[in-house]
Amino acid sequence: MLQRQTTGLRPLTTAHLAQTMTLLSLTTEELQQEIDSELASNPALEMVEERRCPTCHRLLTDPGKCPVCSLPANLNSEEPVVFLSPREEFISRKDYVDNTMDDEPFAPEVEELPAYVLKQIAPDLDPNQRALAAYLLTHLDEDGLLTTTLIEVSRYTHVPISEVEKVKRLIQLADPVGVGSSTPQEALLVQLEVLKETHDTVPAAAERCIREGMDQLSHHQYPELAHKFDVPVKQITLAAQFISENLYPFPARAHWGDMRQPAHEETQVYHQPDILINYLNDDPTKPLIVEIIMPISGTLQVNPMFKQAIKEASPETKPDLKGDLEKASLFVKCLQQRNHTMERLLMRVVSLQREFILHGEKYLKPVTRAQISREMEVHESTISRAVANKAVQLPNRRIVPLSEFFDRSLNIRSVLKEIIEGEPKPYSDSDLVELLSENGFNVARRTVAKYRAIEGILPAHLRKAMAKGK
DNA sequence: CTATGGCACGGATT
DNA sequence: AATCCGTGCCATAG
Repeated sequence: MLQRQTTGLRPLTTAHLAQTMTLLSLTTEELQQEIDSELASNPALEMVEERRCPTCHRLLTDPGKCPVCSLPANLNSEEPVVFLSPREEFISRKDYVDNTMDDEPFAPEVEELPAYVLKQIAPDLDPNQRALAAYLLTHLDEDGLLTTTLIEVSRYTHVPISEVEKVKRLIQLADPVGVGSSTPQEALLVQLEVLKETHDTVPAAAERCIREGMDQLSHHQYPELAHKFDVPVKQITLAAQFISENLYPFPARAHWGDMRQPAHEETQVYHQPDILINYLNDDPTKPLIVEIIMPISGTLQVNPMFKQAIKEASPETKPDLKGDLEKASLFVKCLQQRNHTMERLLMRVVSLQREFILHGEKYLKPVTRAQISREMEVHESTISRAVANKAVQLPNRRIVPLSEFFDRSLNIRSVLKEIIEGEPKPYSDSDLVELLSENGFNVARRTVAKYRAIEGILPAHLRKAMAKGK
């Protein structure tokens, strides 16, 4: 008995820390799930009715005053206003995906992709193959790409690889074409193949570009490709245009503009922002309003009735109920702590990076998480967790990861881009070192090259070729 | 000979 | 403790 009590209490303190840390690193959406499940499983937890600001109708987390309306009317402070903004209409990512699914040409109903594909190819399969196909189709990611390797599939299902390949091939040819490929590259090739049969306008260089020059292709490094294959740049750009207009590296996605980002898989594309930054009333002369989105619309608290109920509970159920109570108050506490940390963090970061938020990447100050942690007197890892996996919507509607606020070189890269964009003649890397130092940035020649690579900017001699080509 | 990319090392950051 | 980033040195291409 005594044993049980101590083991029941001890972990609580460590649990507190652990839980706070996990909550901190969660995105709004994940937090919503966490709260939902906690709310459902723990009777001691309750959500009090929503409160709205009487004037602006904004949902409030605190019973107190509305953080926006209570501002002095003629506020002109440089300091941002940071507050939690509860969102009942917060769209979870799932909903978001479902919505886009409706627009997809290949989903007549709410049918799942695997089922949809299987239906198409089922007639051509014998029962064994069908099982194999089903297995393969359950290992697709949301982009329609295969998440396992053929070898693994073969090992797991005890089917020879050649057979697996056959079935995979059938899947790839089904609609959406290319689904079930292992890489975007493979998907593109299959699509190209199919298109060739019907269209005769497929650029000759397209296949080679995908097969041998995928890397350069995704970086827009056309002159390099032209050089590699020893063909005119024109041909390459034509092929690239064709590819970006007609092919989809991620078969399950509705569309894909141009070949900019997908160089590395899982590029964080459209994120639900976890934090919104805007001008008050969209007026650029007003201070910045920072909303940290909370996925719920009321205030979470321990149910007072539950405390009462415990006193009257029978001795057998009492310990259980008490446990629930502990858990509930712990959860509320952790949540508050998370929110508090986020508020302080955002307050500090936004006022530090005001120029960046207002005027763009050029003005980003290189700040490290460590610095902020010292100022806030919390552990570095706390900041790391708070920053991780969060997305911010800036006043110009761009959604960027919160970690971008801590990018040490973004400002230099931005200036670099600017210089190159307006350059009369292609500057060499060492020229660029000069020009950058005039702007107050001292970096090594080698580093300029690295930045160029990051930004996908071609080396000088190739930029020259590009200019001529146009 | 000049301009770049690759590799690898050390120090900072997470 | 693991990872990222800036840099120097060297090989290679033009």
